Amino acid sequence: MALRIYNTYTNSVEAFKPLADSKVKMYVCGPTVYNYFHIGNARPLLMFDIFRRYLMYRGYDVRYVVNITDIDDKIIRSANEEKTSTAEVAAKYTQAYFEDCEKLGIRNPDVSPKATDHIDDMIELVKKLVDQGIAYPAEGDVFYDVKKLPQYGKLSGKKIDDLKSGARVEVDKRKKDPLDFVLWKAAKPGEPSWESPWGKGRPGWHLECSVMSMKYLGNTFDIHAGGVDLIFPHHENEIAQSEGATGTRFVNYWMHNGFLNVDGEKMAKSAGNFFTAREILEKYKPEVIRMFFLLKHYRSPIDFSEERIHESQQALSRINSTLANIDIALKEFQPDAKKINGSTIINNLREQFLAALDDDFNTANAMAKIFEMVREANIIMSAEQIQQRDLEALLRIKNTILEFNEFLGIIESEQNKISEVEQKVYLDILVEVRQKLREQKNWKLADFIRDRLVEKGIELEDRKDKTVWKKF
RNA sequence: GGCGGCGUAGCCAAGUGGCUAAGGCGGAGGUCUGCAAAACCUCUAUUCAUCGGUUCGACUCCGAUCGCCGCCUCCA
Repeated sequence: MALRIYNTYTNSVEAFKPLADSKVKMYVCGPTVYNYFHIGNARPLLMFDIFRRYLMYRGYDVRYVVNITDIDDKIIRSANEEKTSTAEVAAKYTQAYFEDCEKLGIRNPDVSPKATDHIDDMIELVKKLVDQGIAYPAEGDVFYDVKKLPQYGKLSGKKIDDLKSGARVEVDKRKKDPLDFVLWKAAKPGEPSWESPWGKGRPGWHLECSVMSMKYLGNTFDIHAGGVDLIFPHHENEIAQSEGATGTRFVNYWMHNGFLNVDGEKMAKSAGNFFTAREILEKYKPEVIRMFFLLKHYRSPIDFSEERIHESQQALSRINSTLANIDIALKEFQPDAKKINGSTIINNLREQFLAALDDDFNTANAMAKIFEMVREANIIMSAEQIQQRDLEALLRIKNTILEFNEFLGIIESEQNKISEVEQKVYLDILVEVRQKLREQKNWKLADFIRDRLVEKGIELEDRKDKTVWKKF
């Protein structure tokens, strides 16, 4: 069984073969820090982080880079609106980006390079392109000469002539071809700028990703990912810049996630139909949001609504309550962990789960296998008598789910659920007292304890032979 | 106009040239219970937008039609 992924470059699912046997070099287009990122922006950050962690789980040594674009038109506009400097805007939202990622359970990349820290490298690349005659300066700007690269348009499947006829933008007269794009922009009054061989200016949008990805991952690396909207022109132009300069293949596998829509329309800051990740996190746990994304294949569009989020929450609590019930069942009987092999059915589900992820990271399919394990566990627990081998199966199911959770991140850790060991002790005493009250048929007081605990997030369940509590 | 994708039960959503078309939410029954809540179990698509074609056989392949979405401009 080997990992296969859909490669936008070839428009097909391909066997994944990294350049170096067990090493994977991966780059994801990160945020432009001019605002809080919205829940749609969170999708690639979240899903590709999980993908990276899956690769690590599978034994790959992954070097993972996510850039931070901290200079561009939108940041300048934001700075003007907030009457502050671009540096301050960038600093504020860079911090917010890291905070929001942490809350969402997204692990830090190995490198988070900032565009403004790499201006010299960018100028070097532009120089190289100019020297090779692939780029040409014009009045302080520098343009990329698209005609010089025969493979231009390969990634997006576009032909230069088609693009021209569909162009909706007024063409800059200085361009040799309407598709030529700007590598270096001449400074305008009041805008931040850097010295360059072409005068003061700042980098064009696509430049930083070419420069920083190659700097940290090499001229050719394995995976480059981002939203589908980046295919053209951003990624197309990155290829042009990089391959133009190095003469070698830039990226082997291009992965693109689908959009998050609202009422069938793309969620976008410009459309105003967005919710920031922060807002959503105030209402829902990060695990719920992760679940929401995992229940769909990363390349499909998702329609966002509170109803969908709520469904994900319900689905997740099915897993959680089964895990909690397994814990309760195991608390009384300790199976010998060394002897656990699991039944064939559990082992099959385990294999199917991994096979699903190996099939172009089909998390929707994989999650179904988790639910099948959950049902297996529930069937075992609903039996009148639980045998030793059943307990072993339960432990096996629990361990398998927790093992996968290493990269899924949908199950809260025990530490989060129960912060203080002592609390457990007091809770047990309360439950014991309530049991005595129930034996005396003092329902009023017994219910009072139950209600008060619910207010504190503790749920009691009166079972046949005992009362159990759960934190929710 | 060019390019790409999608249309599967009430809703969300996987999947496959022939085997029971996963799973989740919701709903309906049932179990448990002092009551409750929760939880669990069972059931919930003779059918995969429509119409043709290829095939022994298609929801899956091909063609057409209808509908939806994205990119072609900043955009995850």
